[in-house]
Amino acid sequence: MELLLLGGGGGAAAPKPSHLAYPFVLKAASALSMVELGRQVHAQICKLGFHGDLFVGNSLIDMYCKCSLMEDARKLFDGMPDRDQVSWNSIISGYASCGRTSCSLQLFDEMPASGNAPPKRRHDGLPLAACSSSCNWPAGRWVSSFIDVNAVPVNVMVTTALVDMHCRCGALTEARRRFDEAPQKNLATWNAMMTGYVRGGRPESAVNLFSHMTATSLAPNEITLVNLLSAFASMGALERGKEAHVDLARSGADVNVFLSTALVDMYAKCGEITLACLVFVKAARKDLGLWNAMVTGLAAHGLAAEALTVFSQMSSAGAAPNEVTFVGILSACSHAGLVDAGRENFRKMRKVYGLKPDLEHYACMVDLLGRAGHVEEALAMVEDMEMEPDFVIWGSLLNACRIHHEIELAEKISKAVVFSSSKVANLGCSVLLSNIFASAGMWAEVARVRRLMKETGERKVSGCSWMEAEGAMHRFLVKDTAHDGSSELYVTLDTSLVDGRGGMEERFNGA
DNA sequence: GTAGGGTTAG
Repeated sequence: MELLLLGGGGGAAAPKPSHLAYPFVLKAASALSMVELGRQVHAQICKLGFHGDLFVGNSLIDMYCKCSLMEDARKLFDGMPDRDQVSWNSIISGYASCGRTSCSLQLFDEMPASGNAPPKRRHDGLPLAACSSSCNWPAGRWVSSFIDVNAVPVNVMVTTALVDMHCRCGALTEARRRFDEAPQKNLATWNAMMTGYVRGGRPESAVNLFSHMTATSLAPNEITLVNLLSAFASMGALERGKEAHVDLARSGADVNVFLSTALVDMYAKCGEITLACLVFVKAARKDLGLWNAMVTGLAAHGLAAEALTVFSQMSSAGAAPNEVTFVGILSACSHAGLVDAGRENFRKMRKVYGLKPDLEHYACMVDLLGRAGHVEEALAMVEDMEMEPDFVIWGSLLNACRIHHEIELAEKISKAVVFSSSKVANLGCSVLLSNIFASAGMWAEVARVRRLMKETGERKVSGCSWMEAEGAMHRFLVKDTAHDGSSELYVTLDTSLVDGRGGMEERFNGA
């Protein structure tokens, strides 16, 4: 029917469409994911003899790529009489966006330096996007050094893609070097670097980078502010978060659903669940992410009944839950000891919503059942799991054994699982495990865990906190304060803060 | 007339 508009199926009076119309039509078809329409348009293009037109050909490639039909896209690309930069970029980014990094890179490498395509000048970081999305560090490094070795001139987009790729692959220092050395930066570049710091667990660097950004003439956008709020959330920086909220409200800017979510999350993580609820209620639009932020926020505050209420409101509003929602719901039930509600929601998760429970869901259930004394049921659930249980799950089970004095079962589990040679490498929560053994009086097991920890060099990850001083955020690692010198330690801490030297402080001047 | 970088929830 749609083709009638293009005169494809009309009577004799229907005008023949111009080739200029096709790029628009194909763009619309791919935006609406109307694959069949796209194919019909393709057939019509061939019939009318427009398939040799470079713009039409490029649009067809793009359409097939966006519909994830890479085989069709490639066939077309290979059969093209002429290709230009757009043809190459379209197919390379097509492979990139569906995660086929090696195809993307191979084509990038085959891209002719001369001939019927323009020279390798403006390939615009498309393969970098591929490396980013797949966190493919070796490939990313290869493209990165290709750019250096061949002295490829980088525009802002390539710079941003480079920064983003390095961040996603965990190479924050290299990302920052690229960022600092960039000839041109725009808002997206700053946002990419900030996102990298937030996701890489360096919120203080993100905040400091933001300060630098505001010192330039560049104005932040929603993405910048979402990152900023997310940084405050992970630092528990309530006052800074509130200030950002006030600034946002004063600016009169539109608070989109991403910002609402970031605000709800920030308030919840900073302990202000009431303010989180307020933002949630006032949000103009609620999407899955926002519902989830509210449910998980309530769950983390131990407000199980409220979390379940929001969950039912969510269903009434016609929003379908996902796995994240159920992590919130089940952990809420687990914290509150709501055994029946937990069982029922775990059942609904699979039967009603067709969602596959993951390790985290099982962990909630095992903890809930185990604590409530249903140790056998918890064990049966673990044995029924499709995936390998991790140590959080075994730990919950052992903890349940400890509470309910199922020492024999605990010994059985620890012999069969914890100390079986294949699992030793996976020891992830040895401290928890040794505490459980200790409180059950299983001293031989305690000694074994301690020995294993020594052998593998495993140590608990240090906690840390943040302080604002001299206009920058500083991170402090938690150290043992139980010994005699702890008061001195804190004096050292204060002076090191003032003169900016040594000690326990990790300083990130200028992010 | 076609391609192309940066945001939320566990």
